[in-house]
Amino acid sequence: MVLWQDIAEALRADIARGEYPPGSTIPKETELMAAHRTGRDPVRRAIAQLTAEGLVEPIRRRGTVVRHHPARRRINRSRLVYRDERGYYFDQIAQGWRPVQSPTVSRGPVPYDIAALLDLQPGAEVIIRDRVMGDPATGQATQLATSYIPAALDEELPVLSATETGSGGIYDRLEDAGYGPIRWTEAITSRMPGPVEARLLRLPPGVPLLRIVRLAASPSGQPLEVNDTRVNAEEWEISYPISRHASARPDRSMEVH
Amino acid sequence: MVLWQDIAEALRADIARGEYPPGSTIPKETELMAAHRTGRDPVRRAIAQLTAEGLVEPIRRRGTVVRHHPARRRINRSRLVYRDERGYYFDQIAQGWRPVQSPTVSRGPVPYDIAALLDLQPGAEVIIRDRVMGDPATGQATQLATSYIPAALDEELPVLSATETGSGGIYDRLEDAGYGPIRWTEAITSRMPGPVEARLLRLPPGVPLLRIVRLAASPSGQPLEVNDTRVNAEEWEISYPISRHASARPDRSMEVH
DNA sequence: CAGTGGTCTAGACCACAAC
DNA sequence: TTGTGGTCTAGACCACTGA
Repeated sequence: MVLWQDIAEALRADIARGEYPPGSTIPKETELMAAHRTGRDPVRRAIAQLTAEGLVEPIRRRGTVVRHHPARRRINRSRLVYRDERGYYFDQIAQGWRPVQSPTVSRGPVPYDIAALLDLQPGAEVIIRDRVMGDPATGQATQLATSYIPAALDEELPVLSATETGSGGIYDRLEDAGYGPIRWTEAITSRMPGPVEARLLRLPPGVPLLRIVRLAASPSGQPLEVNDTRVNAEEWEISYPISRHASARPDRSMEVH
Repeated sequence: MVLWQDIAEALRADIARGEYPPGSTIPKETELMAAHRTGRDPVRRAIAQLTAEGLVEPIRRRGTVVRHHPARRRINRSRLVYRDERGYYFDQIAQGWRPVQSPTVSRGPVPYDIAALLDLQPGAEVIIRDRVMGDPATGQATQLATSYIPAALDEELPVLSATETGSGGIYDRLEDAGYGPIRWTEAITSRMPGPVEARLLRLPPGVPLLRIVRLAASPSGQPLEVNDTRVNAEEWEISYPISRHASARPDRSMEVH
C-alpha cells in the first residue's frame, strides 16, 4: 500500500465516522503533512482521490470541505409522452424548463455511441441540435439536450436543420413527412462530464452526468433521431413504478405481472 | 488559463480529431514536456484530468492509452417482476448472474441517502445484506447488490438477518408476516465508486456506477427494504419502452397515451 | 489582506509489465 | 531487462477569497 492511499483511507474512515461532518473541513494540508510525517504531494494526491470520488471539495482560503449530498429531485418517467403547444415532453418536470441559451444547430460527425443507434457508420455526418435548458428565473442550466439527426434525412426535410422547426418541433415535421407514428425507446446511463458540460451544469468534481438517450424511429424501424439529455447525477434521479399482480402471495409462475 | 488545462485541451482535441484513436497511446510524458516546454507536473496534471473524464488510461511501460468505450449491454426494465425458485428478478439478465462471493449480513448505520427512503433518522441502525453477483464461469463481478432493512423489522422477523432466508427470500418472508402484497418503486441514478466498488467491478478511473435503488413497501406505504444495485455505467444501460396512442398524427391533448 | 489551496520546477528513486 | 508511468521530496511563487 502506498502512502497517499493510506492517507485517503484514513480520511475516508474519519468522514464515515462522522468526525468531519458535511460542511466542515478536514485538516489543512500542512496538518496532514505533519500527522503523516510526509511531504505535500502524498497529501494532495490523497485529497485529489477523495475529490474524484465526490467526497470532498477543496476551497481556497477555507480548506477542504466535506461535501453535502443534496436530496435528489425525481424525474418521473411514466412511459407516457406529454405534449403541449410548445412540443413534446417525456416527463412533467421538463415542462417547467426553458432555454437559458440560444439553441444551436450545426453539422458534424456522429459521436461514437450514437452511431450504432442511428444505424450509421462511425464518423458519418449528422445534424446536431443543442439546447441548454434550465430555470428561467435564475438562468442556471439544469439539462443539456442534444439531438442527432442523420444528414440524409435533412436533405429530404431541410426544416430539420432550421433554427425554428414550427409547432410540435421536429417530431411533427417527421410525422408530416410520413415517418409517423414515431416510436420512442429510452435508455439511461451515465458518464463523467467534459469541461464544457461541467461548467454549464456547475458540476463539482467527482459528480457524473445522468444521461437519458432516446431513440425516435419510424414504425418500420428506421432510426430518425437520437436525443441525448444530460443532468447532474447528484441532483436528479429517474423513477418509475413497478407493477405486479395484486395477490397476497405472489404467483409461482415465471412472470408475475 | 493555466498550463495544464491547455495541455489537456490540446490532447482532448487531438483525440477527438482521431489523431490518437482508441487503443493507441498519446505521446509519452517526456515528449509532452518537450512539446509544451514545461516540467513533468503540468503534463501529469493534464493526464490526470483526462483520466478522470474517462478518456485515457495510463498503463506503465506502455504509455497513456486512449480508452475504448465498449458497447453497452442493456438491462431491460419491463416493469414486470419475474420470479423463479431462487427468488425475484426485476430483469431477465440478472437471472444469469450468480453470487461470486459469499453474501454477508451485518448491522450498521443507515447510509445518508437510504435513510429518507426508509423513513429513518440519519444514523439509525439497519440490517445490511451484501451480495456480489457476476458471471459464474469467470468469477468476475458485474453487480453489487446491497439490501437495507430497518432493525425494528428484524426484531419482529429475525429471519431477515439470517444468511439463508429460504425460498423466495426476504420478500416472501415479509409477505408471510402480513406485509404483502409488496409494492416496489425504482429510481435510477449514478455516482462515482469508492475504492472497494472500483476494485470489485474492475472499474477503470473515470467510470461511474449506475445505481438502481429499489424501495419495497407494504400496501399501506410502510417502507420495508431498500435495495441498492450498482453496475459499471460504461458497460450497462437501463432501457424501457415508451407508449403512445398509435395515430398518424398525435393528439393535441396534454397527455398522449 | 493573510492564509489557504493551486501551480510549477528540479530531481530522485521505485515498481512493474511489455519487450 | 529496460523504459514507462508512479511516488515522493524540497522548495518556490501565485491567486483567490473568506475571515
